[in-house]
Formats: sequence, C-alpha cells, structure tokens
Amino acid sequence: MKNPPLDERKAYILATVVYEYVASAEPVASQTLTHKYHLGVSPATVRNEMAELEAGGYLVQPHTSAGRIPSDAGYRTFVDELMHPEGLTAAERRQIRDELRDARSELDDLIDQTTRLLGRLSNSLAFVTKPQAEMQVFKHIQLISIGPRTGVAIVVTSFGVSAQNLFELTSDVSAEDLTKLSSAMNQKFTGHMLSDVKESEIANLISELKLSEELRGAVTAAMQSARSSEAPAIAAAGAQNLLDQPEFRDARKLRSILRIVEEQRTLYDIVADAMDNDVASVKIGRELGSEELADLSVVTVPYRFGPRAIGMLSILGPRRMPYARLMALAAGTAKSLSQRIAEAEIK
Amino acid sequence: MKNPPLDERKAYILATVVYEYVASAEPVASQTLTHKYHLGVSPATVRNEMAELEAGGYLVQPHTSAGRIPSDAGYRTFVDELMHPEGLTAAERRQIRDELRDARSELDDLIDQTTRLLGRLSNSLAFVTKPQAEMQVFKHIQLISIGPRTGVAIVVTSFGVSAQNLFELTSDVSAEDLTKLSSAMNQKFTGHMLSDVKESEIANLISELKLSEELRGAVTAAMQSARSSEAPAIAAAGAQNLLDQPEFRDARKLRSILRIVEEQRTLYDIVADAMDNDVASVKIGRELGSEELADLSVVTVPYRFGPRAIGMLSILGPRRMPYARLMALAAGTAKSLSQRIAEAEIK
DNA sequence: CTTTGGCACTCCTGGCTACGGAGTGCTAAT
DNA sequence: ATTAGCACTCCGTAGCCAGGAGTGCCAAAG
Repeated sequence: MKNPPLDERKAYILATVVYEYVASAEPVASQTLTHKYHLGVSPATVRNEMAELEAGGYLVQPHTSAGRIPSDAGYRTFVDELMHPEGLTAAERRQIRDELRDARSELDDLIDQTTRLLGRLSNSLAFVTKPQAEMQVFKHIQLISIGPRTGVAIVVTSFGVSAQNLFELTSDVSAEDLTKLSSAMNQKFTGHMLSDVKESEIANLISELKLSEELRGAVTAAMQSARSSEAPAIAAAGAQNLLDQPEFRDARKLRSILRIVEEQRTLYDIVADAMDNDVASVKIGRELGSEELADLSVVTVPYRFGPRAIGMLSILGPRRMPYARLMALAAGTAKSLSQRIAEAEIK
Repeated sequence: MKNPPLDERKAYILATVVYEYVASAEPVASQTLTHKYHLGVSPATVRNEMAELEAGGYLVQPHTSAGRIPSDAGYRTFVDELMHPEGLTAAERRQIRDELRDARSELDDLIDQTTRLLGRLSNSLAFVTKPQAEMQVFKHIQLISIGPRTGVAIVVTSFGVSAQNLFELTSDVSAEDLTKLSSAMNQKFTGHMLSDVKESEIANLISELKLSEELRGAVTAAMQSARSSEAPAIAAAGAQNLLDQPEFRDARKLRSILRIVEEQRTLYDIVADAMDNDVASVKIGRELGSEELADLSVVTVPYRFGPRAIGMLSILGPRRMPYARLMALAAGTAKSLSQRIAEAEIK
C-alpha cells in the first residue's frame, strides 16, 4: 500500500476500471479496456499497469485469473481526484423542484416526500435526517389549559409547529395564568434563536408572575423537545431498490442493512460528520466503520435553512455505485429541499 | 375441491401436517407423522388419508415423491376449526405491558414503539395503522397569530394534540379576533365528538363574530386533518426478520413486500375489513388478493379507544406461520395498547 | 371394508469429474 | 517501453451417478 502519485495513464486506467465495473458488476479485464476505450496500447501493457495498480492498493483481483475490481482506496482516489463531477439536466432539476413543490407543507411530510423522491431517483436506499431545530427562530409558545391540572404546551418556530407537550401538574393552575405566562414568554423571546431561550430566564418569568414552580419543568420540557438536539429521527425509503443489485442476490446481506436502518442510531453516526461539509461527502466501504457495511457506500449532502445546515440527505448503495451521478442527485435534491424550506419559513 | 366434513382422523392428520410444516419448513412425510405423533396407525394408512386430503384440496405435494404441505384451504381449515387457541403467559403479558408503559406518551411515538415491540416479539414484519380520529372527543382549539396574515390552528382531542395547521390569509386578522373565535368554538364544541363539529356551525360562529370568511377555510382544514379519515399512515417494523425464513432465501420475494410496505395503500386495503372484527382475523395466501403476496399471511387485531376500534395492529409473515401464537401475540399487544391509550386519555 | 407390509418407482440432492472459456503473468522479440 | 505469444490458473457449468427420501399401489391380513 505505497502511495506514489499516479501517472496519467494509470489514472485513466483506474478511472475506466471503476467506470466499467460500476456499469457491468463484473471484474474488468485488460482486453475489455482496450476494446471499449481507445487506449492506444495493447492488452499486455494494460495488464502491466493493472498489476502495478494492484501493488499500489488501488485494485484487487477476486481470484488469480480474473479481471480487476477497485478497492476502497481505488474508489476513493476515483472520487477525490479522477472523476468528472456531473450535474443534473435542467429537466431533472425541474422535476425535483416540481415534486417537492407539490408536497404538503408540513415539515415532516416534506422530509418524507423528499426521501421517497430521492430513493426513487437514485434507485437506492435514501435516508434523510429530520431538521435539527436548535437554530430555528422562536416564534410563539402557547400554553393551553385542558383540565384543571393538565395542559398542552405548543411551541411554534420558523419551521412551523415543532413541539407539543402534554403536561400534568399536582396543583391547579388557571387558564388565565397560563395565558399570562404564554404572553410573557412571547414578548420576551419572539425572534430569538431557540437555543437562546434559557431555562433560567423562563424560571425568572415564572417567579415574577408568581406561578407554580412546576410549570418550569413543563415549559422547559416543551422547549427541549422543540430542540430535539441529538440524533434526530431519520426517514428512509427505497430499500427494495437494493434488491436489484447483484450484490444483494444473497438476502442475508440485506438483513444487517435493514436492521441498521431501523435502529437509526448507527445511520446517524455515519452521516453526522458530513453536516459541516458544504458539498457532497462520500464514505466508501470500510470507511463506514462497520464490517457489516463493508461493501456499501454512502453519499451525504447537508440541506440548509438560510446559511445554516440543519439536516442531511443521504444515498446508501453498493460500493459499486455511480458516484458522480448520485452526488449530483443528492446535491440537487438538497438544494431544492433547502429552497422549499426557506419558502415555507414563517417570517 | 369438494368439501366433505373431515372425519376426526383426517382432521388430526391435517393439523399435525400444519404443525409439523410450520416447525420444519420441509414437506411432511407420512412416516414423520407416525413417528412423532402417536397415531396408532401405520405410515401406509396415513398415506391413504393424505391422498384423500390432497383430493379434498387441503394438502399439496411439491413434487411426486415428496411429502405434503398445506394449501391455503388447509391452513384456513386449521385456523378456523382445528387449532387450539393460545394465550400469552403472565410473564409475556407483563413484559408487553411494561414496555408500552415506558413508551413516551405522544400517540405517534406510542404507535411506533408498539410496532417495534410486535415486530420483535413475533419475529416477523409488524405494522400498525395510526388511530382513526373521527371518534375522538374534541377538547380544544387554539388559533394562534404568527404574523399579521399567518396563523396556526391547533386542535387538541382526547388523544392529545392531533392537528396543527398553518394558514395564510389575504387580509389581516388581529390576534384578539383569533382568540375570540377560539373561545367561542371551545365553548360550543368542547366535549363533543370530533365528527359532530360541523362546518356549518363553524361558519355560523364566524359570521356571528363578524370575522373574515377566509377563516372558515382555515379552521375547517384543521378540523379535517385532525380527523384524517381514510387510509391513515401505517408504521412498520421488523422487515429484516423475514430474512430468517427459508422462503426468503431468494431475495426477489422480499422486493414486492418492501415496496408494498412503503406504499402503504395496499397494506391498508388488506387490513381494512378487520376493523369491525373484535378478535384476531387472518388472511392466508391468495386471500390477500395479490399474486405477489400469495405465500404470505397476515394476522390482524383492532385496538380500541374505549369501546370503539380506532386502528389495527398486524403481523405479516410467511404463510407457514405459527397462527395461534401470533394471534395471541397480536391480541395481547392490542389489549395493552388499548389500555395504554385509555390511560393517556385527556379527560 | 379397513389396515398394513412390501416393493417398485419417482424425484430431489450432493458430490464428482470433465471441459471450455476467460484472463492473467511471464518471456522473448521488437 | 511495448507487445505477441503461450502456458497456466481458476471459475462455472454440464453431465453423470449414487444415495436417499417418500410415495402409490397391490396383495395379504384382520
């Protein structure tokens, strides 16, 4: 596993091997390359080059007398240095935009729709993290009295209603008191970042208004769940698409994937560090950090609310995936989603 | 496919074939039966009986010299007439109750949890329809002003917050007017069934208060989505469990299942008519109405809010499933879920 | 008339071998 | 440095055979 910089011909051969293997799912032979791509050299020369690429760790041979397939490192080099980035056609862009425009404006539904759309377009498994709300703007809180000792706290942010929490108290609270507290909070916090609404300030308001200390717990719980900080829920769609790929002929491979998707936690860990990136990031094979996922790759793009990333949109497929295409697709969808969210903002 | 009533011995043989096939996933031979179950007759006799059961349409033979497996009709007879109903042990009951008790009280989360639990316990794919809310009691509506022309309508029912709808108007409405309308509606409708809140009465209130006609649309839309009448969302979990079953060795079989689960609509059609039943209903193989699902079965049990069924909880697995066990599991879980929902009721 | 032992027959399964084909690595010539 | 040629390796498949499981039927027994 040395790492000499690749000369131009080696780079081209590596790229064509990736390209060809992605298309055919078969190990790529020297002759295939000379036939399909005009290399201007003989198969024997290509074999020599491929042997060196293998020594360098870019290619592997499934067995002695077979063609070559890319290794993790081979894909990595391809993605980072060799491939031509793709874009979407105007028609595709339009299609994405239109489908999202038709979606219902509820944020959760919008995320679901986006996930399905992306799963369909990529013909892979798509998953999208629900927005992290910390950076939303606080718009309104409303405490509603339901019974003498029960109530509902509703928090509205720039994304829409983002939390509703039932609470129960041990002593009676009047509807008027709840209204008073609601208005006080609205006056004080409206327009602030959600993360700037501090528990201590809520406590101050409550004691100023001479209300039950218990309310503090209820209100902060509601604010808490509006923020829903770590490991937010993840929507997934398109698992069935994976079954088209020859690498899933053996159904067992799918098992761990389905389990991981259902658990969500691992999924989130995989994409978490892509949040700060502003373009598509890719994790290839073992980079996913789990032996079970060793022959998969994930493309991730954050989506935004204004300037700030609030969630991520990912495509999971076999390592043998059309990287440039899927990166374009993810980026395009993220862009449309971001726009859609911006439009839906409550000003 | 005649249908003579089965004599006792035939019935017993059919039952043991089902039992044995469910356990082993292998066609059942005459000798297996005489060995494992004390029939008091020889294999040859059993063979004669099995031949007649095959003529009657209860059994089929995968190939000439193989044992028998049950047909749809065989399973159906088994489920309807032959099998001994099972119950859950006290420990299992307790486990279910405890796991649901720990669940968060948000209704959606509760449904999700229940689905996962059922998927885990049944080692199959579980799915649960979200409650149909028509029969909920209206508790409260709150119209909140967010901007001069935008607002949020929040409807609280006995299940908790069941709808939040953003609305936008073409002319300004004051926060006071919204509060006025909210109180008027609360006074008039609190305690009524959701289905009894008629659009015309809302319109009356609005004109009495001399408010914009536009509000009528906004409010009725919110009431509408609180009711969310037909084909409600469905939570699913445990698809990976199916991969343990030998019938899914071939991954293609899973494809259509995953697609159908994702679509939801077909899933809902399958279970819809089980709503009125008050015990577990079973659909076997072709009874599911789709060639794709021909080797699957579904067990469905409604869950309740008070006396009324509000949703269904189902287990989908290979036709070769332990019916009595899964019916007990589904029924037990439905019962616990119903109780949990009753407890969470907002009085 | 029902039951049963016996037996021939069918069909599946797994292992073995042979073989064609694809593709490489190496060597020697250009 | 490139390449033609060639021997070699390994995979995949087809064909074959033997073993085994299970049936259907017949004829004898209860």
